[in-house]
Amino acid sequence: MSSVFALVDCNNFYASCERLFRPDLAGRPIVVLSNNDGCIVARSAEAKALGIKMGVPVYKVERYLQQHDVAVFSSNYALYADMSARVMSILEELAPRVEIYSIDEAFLDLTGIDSIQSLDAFGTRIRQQVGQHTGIRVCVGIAPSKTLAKLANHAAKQYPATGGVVDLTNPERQRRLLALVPVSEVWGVGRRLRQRLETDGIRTALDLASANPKSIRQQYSVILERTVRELNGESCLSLEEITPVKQQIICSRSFGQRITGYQEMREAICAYASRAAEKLRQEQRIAKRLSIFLRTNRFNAAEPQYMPSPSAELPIPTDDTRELVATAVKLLRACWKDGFRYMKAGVMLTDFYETGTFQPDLFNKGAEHPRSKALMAVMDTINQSGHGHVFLAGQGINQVWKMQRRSLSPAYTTRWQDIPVVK
DNA sequence: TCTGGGGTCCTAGGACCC
DNA sequence: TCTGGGGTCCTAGGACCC
Repeated sequence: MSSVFALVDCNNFYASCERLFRPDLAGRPIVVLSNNDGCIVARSAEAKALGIKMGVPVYKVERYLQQHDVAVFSSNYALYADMSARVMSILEELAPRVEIYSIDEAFLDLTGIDSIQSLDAFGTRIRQQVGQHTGIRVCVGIAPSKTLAKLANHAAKQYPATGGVVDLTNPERQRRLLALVPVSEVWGVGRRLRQRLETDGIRTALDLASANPKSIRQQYSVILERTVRELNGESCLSLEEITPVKQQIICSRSFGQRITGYQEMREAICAYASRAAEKLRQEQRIAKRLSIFLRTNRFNAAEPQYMPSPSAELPIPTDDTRELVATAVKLLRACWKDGFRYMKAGVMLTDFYETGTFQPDLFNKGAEHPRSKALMAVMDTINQSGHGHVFLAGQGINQVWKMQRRSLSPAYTTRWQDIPVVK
């Protein structure tokens, strides 16, 4: 039996989440900003119609946003993550196998379902169920490979006449769509590849699908070869239901304002290392390598630049906040230089082992903190309960470097005092 | 004044080994 | 005149994704 995938993708997800709890914004353009209110990362249909581009820095379009009465929101990740979980749980009820691909997308395995009902009808049912239970609109693309399902979804979004569902299992229909789509819309083709492909005369998705896979592999990469095969309906990417274990954990932020002093930087590094340690414990892993990095503003050519990224191996892999923070601070002390205006910093953990499986060498036994595990568990429990927040003093209390979120909406669905009240 | 954050995979090249 | 070959491991960098 040949495989059938569906890609379900939420429409303008972040902007839609904001509008769910603000019915007064119906018909008004909405944009959502990145962390630190830096650039635009999501737009409602109305905002797109105004020609506002994805990824533009806010300061470049500030006037324009005001002129057109655009509602502007800081990223409210807690809200989006919670709405996402609701959408995904509905998909999991409808399809036997689901791969949650990102916060607003999921692949479904529909293999064999067409013997029970038409794929189109199934897609419509998904839209209807998700819409009814969450208020979020989705589009559905259906095809024999993930890459084609992505393109089908793109078509469902672009052409309203499709009713938000495109079944691309028919090869002739595939060819017709591929001819219409520029090659840059194909999953896996970014800016660089697009440039190279176009100079080679490959402009549409159909041009790429018609290329010889072998020579694409020689001239480009194995990845693009796979894309060519996928575009021809040969499924090379399987559904991955089980989230793969993380290979690295990064915690980094741009600062709300430039940092020039060691003390503030130390606070920030402590905070990021603590957060990274928390994520590591959630993954049930211990890490053997920790790196930090500092960044000045590379966009400002007039400013002196300094971007160190030292890294250290831990004597024994650990998930203990105190050990990770201490290592991060040691690295910071060694690479810190006065006289720069730092814009961003981060902490990265790599080289993971499953908790409890690492074999320490003979000379290191006993190096582990005896009550470490219990203490970390207590910290995590308190911090996840919503009743309080415990942290190491090193990360500071004022945090003048904290990111800006001037237009943050309430945590409607995840904090008791923010629940909307109906009067 | 002002430009996100968090990931993955692949490849090339150097170090090192026999 | 001539300067092996094959393998592994690690890291850095590039490209992509949302």
